[in-house]
Amino acid sequence: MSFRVRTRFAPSPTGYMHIGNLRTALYEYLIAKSQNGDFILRIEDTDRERLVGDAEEVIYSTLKSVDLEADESPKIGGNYGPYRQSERKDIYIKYAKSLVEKGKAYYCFCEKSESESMVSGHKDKCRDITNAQELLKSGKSYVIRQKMPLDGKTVFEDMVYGKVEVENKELEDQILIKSDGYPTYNFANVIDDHEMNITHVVRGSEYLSSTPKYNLLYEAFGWDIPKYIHLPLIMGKNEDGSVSKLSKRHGAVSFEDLVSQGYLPEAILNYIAFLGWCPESNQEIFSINELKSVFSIERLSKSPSIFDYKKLDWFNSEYIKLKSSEEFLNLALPYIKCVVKNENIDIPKISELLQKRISHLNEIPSIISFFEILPEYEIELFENKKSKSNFESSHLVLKLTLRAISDVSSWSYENLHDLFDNITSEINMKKSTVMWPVRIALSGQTITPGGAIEILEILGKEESSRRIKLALEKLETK
RNA sequence: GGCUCGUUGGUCAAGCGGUUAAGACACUGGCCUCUCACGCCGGUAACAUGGGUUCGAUUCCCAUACGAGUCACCA
Repeated sequence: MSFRVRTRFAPSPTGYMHIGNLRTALYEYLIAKSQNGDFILRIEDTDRERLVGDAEEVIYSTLKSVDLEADESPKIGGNYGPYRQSERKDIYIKYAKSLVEKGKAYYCFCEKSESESMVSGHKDKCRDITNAQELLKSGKSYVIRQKMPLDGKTVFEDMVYGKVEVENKELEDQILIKSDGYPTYNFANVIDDHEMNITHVVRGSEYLSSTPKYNLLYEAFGWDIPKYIHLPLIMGKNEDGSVSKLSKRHGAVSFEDLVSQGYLPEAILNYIAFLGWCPESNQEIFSINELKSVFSIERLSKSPSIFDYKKLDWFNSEYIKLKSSEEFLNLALPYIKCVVKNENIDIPKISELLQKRISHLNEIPSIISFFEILPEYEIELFENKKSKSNFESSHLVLKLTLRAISDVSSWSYENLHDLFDNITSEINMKKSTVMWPVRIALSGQTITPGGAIEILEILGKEESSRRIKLALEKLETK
């Protein structure tokens, strides 16, 4: 028995990667790879009206950035190509016509507008037209439709949802070939999945109710039906509290939007892996390779889940903390540089302060802008109950600090630290009473990344002194 | 509206006939601390409802309610 699992990711090139699609790709990849199988990328570009320029590139680059590399694709080829549906047109027509010959499909010459207003559908009107050949010759445009059974029901087994059954009379005679000669999604899908030896068809549960149509097609051809795995939908919360399929009105829903908001690709992937699936253990942080070894179809959930940006933030901050300081510096650098222009400022040190306190990269500029420009601040900031700081104590501390730093031999954390120890014991105050006004003077804000010593260190002697002098002036002219 | 599917805290979720109903996020109390954060220790909060089946139902079955999906020459 040489049974090799083959799954496929079959996006249509829309120009962006919806997060739900990415999750489908992830699961398809994991299902294949956890069983040593193949993961195929097929481009479903049969909708000629919605074609988007370099949309295919978005697909490649996204998959690449999250390490979901396909074994076969339009780009790298494979034994079952072509992998772009627009290049497989002839194949679909051939199969559709063979169905017509077998009496299982027929030409339908109705206009689109006619179809829409039709009450009882094409089953009654078009199935048995006698002048098809004549109309064909006259060049009248047509579609090819499949004859659906008029009674009975179609039953199928889904690996997630179990047994699903639908009455055949619910099903309209589905279009196989559109009037522009391109196949419909439903038809092309079945043909390609069969021709490409796909063993597990994985897709969102919005396809659950149209799956009987696929089965009827497999049956019409006499082909084996693949295993179906329908995935619960990813939902978004609406403003009024209701939920619906995650879409643009819920915020960033494409992979590239999320990345541009400062989320890390690994974090995004890890989070969406948990939307509709979970491992046996309580572990939450998984690399793609770890996922490969723990993933199992049985643990897929049936109920839809709401995309929670807060939880994504948490995953992202975990991934940020996992980075080495060099890796993080590289990631943070562009964000730091967009506010910090002063060349004397120690950027790696800023980066170090940032790593443990941000959940996404976009927060960086606003957090560190005070390093570049001292913001306007109210003198009242020097008063703080918790640290027992007031105008007089602040004035005293700042004066002593200004004098002390001008004598510092080497500008290091250790030396600065000792310097404040000395001041603290000299004037016999709480440490926080000493540190509070310094930090305010240096930053102009009550919340800062790092403490006073770290900020002092980064700012350097000259700029620090300038800022402390400014604070003293403020306090004196009060 | 017809059809299909779903329903455990605010959110993601474990559970697969007997549990003090896990864990995580969020929220929150405290500790640590030169602020905030990190870290550590705690806390609040859930089985939609009604019938069965059973010695016993969150778990199995059936209704009801609610929610979602789908009914295209879009995928």
